[in-house]
This record gives sequence, structure tokens and C-alpha cells, in this order.
Amino acid sequence: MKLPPAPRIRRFQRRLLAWYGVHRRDLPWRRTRRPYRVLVSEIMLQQTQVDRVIPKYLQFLRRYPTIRHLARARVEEVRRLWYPLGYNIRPVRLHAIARETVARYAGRLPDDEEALRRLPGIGRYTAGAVRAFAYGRDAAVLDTNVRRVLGRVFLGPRRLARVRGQKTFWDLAEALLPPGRAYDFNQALMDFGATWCTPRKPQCPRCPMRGFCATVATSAS
DNA sequence: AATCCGGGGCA
DNA sequence: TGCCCAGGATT
Repeated sequence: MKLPPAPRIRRFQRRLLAWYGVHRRDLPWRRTRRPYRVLVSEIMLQQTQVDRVIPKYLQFLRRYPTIRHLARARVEEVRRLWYPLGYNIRPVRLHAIARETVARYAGRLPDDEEALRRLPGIGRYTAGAVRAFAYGRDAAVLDTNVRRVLGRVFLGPRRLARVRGQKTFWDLAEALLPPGRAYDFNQALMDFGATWCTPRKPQCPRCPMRGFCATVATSAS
């Protein structure tokens, strides 16, 4: 697809980061960059809302403070502690990641995409999240929030309706990433989608992207 | 690229 | 009830 022109990209980056400075959420996993904690949060957040993850994240880390604690645990116990987050294959895979990381990587989670994605339960999103949030790398993330924001702002309803796969969105997410600021930019993008550019009743009237958003421009109101 | 996966919150 | 949620694995 045709990527947005450079000036628009810069304007989007600037306005998103400015918005983030004012409206960002204070979430437990933003208080650390330790790879293990980032990993636990990202696995829990797969298809699961932030508000349901927070208490379980804190409880899980109290029970398994390090990746070695988790690796030593019995999988059945980990599975019980997971309830009621759902997708109960996730704790099994997280436990397997802990054991494999201790066994093959001396307890240090890999920071390269290929090694991360060989681990069970880590796909493109989670690999990018670990690389950006734990290791400060310039890695893009694409989740349901980012997809909605980018689809609205840069594609608009007409083009959006014709998009099939995820490639368009990944290309956009990578093109927009400001080098050296992937942590804040990715967190900002997800916060923005979760609290401003929401599925229903988005905050268009006071949206910082209003001037160039491809969707607000076509909406009746 | 399409489908399936588990469970809870909310309009 | 139906939609939505910081996706990944399998086909």
C-alpha cells in the first residue's frame, strides 16, 4: 500500500506523544522494564482487557517473582492461579517459556525476533512488545487497538472495508514508529485506542488527529 | 487468509 | 443477546 507522506507521519507522532503525556494510564507493567514482568503482562493481555489483567498480574508476580520461580513451579499450579482469565493454554505456554528460557538461555529472555517467536505463545505482537518494552528496541506492535486507530486515521471506511490481511496494518505501524521512541509510541497508540479512539463513542470532538483523520472527515456528525 | 480458541464486561 | 477484548496456532 501507499504509505502516508512524511509530514503527516511526523504530525501524527507529535500529536500522539503529546496526548500521551497528558492522558496516559498508570499501569503496573509500565513501572518495570524487566523482561520477565513484561512477558507476563503481555501474555495475560492477549485478548483480555486491562482491567481484568491488573489484579491477576500483581498476584501472579507475588507468587512467581522471577522466571526461575515460575520455571520451578508445577504447571497445574500455574494453571489454577491463571483462573479466570480464560484461554487457559496461555499459562501452560508461559510456563514452558520459563523452563525453556532457563534451560537454553540461562534465564535471560531473548531479545531477537526469531528466537522470541520460536517460544510457544509468542507471535508477532508479543515479540514486538517484549523487544520494545523490555529491551527498548524499535519494534512495532499491532493489536486490536492499534489496528482500529490506524484504520480510522490513515485508511478511512472505504479503504478499510477492502483491506483483508494484516500486512497493511503492520506496514503502517512500522512506518509510523519514531526511531528511539518505540516504548512510549507503542504504549501511547494502545492507550489512545483504548480510551480515546474507542470502538463505540470515540472522542472525535476533542481528538488531536481530527484535522487529518480519514474517518472523522467522512462521518456525518 | 480463514478459523478456532474461553470467558467476562458492557450496551 | 451481540460485540469486544494489548493474539496465536493451525489448516
